[in-house]
Amino acid sequence: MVATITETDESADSEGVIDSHKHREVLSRRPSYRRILNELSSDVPGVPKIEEEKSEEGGRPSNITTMAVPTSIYQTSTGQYIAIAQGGAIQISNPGSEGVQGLQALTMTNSGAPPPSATIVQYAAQAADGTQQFFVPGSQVVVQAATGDMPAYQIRAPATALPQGVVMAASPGTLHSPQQLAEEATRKRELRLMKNREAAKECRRRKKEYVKCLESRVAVLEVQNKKLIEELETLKDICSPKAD
DNA sequence: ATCTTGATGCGTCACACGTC
DNA sequence: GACGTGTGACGCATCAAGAT
Repeated sequence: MVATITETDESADSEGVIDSHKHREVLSRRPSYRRILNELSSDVPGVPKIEEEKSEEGGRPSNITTMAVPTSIYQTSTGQYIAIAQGGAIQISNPGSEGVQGLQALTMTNSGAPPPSATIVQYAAQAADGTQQFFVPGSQVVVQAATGDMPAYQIRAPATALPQGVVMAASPGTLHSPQQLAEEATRKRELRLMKNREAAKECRRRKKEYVKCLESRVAVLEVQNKKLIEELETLKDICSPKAD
């Protein structure tokens, strides 16, 4: 939920930090899974390479890419993706829905393409009435109803004050006040967290692939080893003088 | 039915490393 | 040196299987 974006992130409990620092003192870097696997693959034929970049997998839900090319993609605090396409169409996808629900497209009839210096979106928040709100260009608020099998979305005028936890950000060129700078810092942090989240997912995927690869290699080597032992035994039988 | 435990996945932080 | 990326470590949540 949105509550995860709180100061608890910044002020981590100090004892835990010290402990983890001790742990990390012995941290020694190892090559990335991609590199290890690729080296492995060049040594051993049959070991698949990890591709440099997978266009869809591990990141955004693939169904987003099947739609009109969005200008911006955002992830909400509940894991949904919001894509804002050219012309102001809002596409909302639920990554956990196993592709059944897919994208839902909302076209904002009263908003054209965002001006170049427009305030960009940000985030989603849980409003007091249990709805989810997405803030999008054009000073609009997209509100998702809280319940029901078919989620409903409405476009509303924003309330006078932003709900708690909502982050709005301006393009860097328009920053003036300390408050705007703080907002920019928050936006950057959110962006970094989002990227890191994706990177972690990708990293885990590669790790699993790497482990699978090692396991299959073990299996192959075991078979090879067995064959060699058998061969050795056969040769021993042939070469050794008959003792009877 | 409830509790325990191990496995798994996720988000985040810290840090090493590569690139510019 | 600043910055972005990849990954180990950690804490937490969830789930399934077994024990009580």
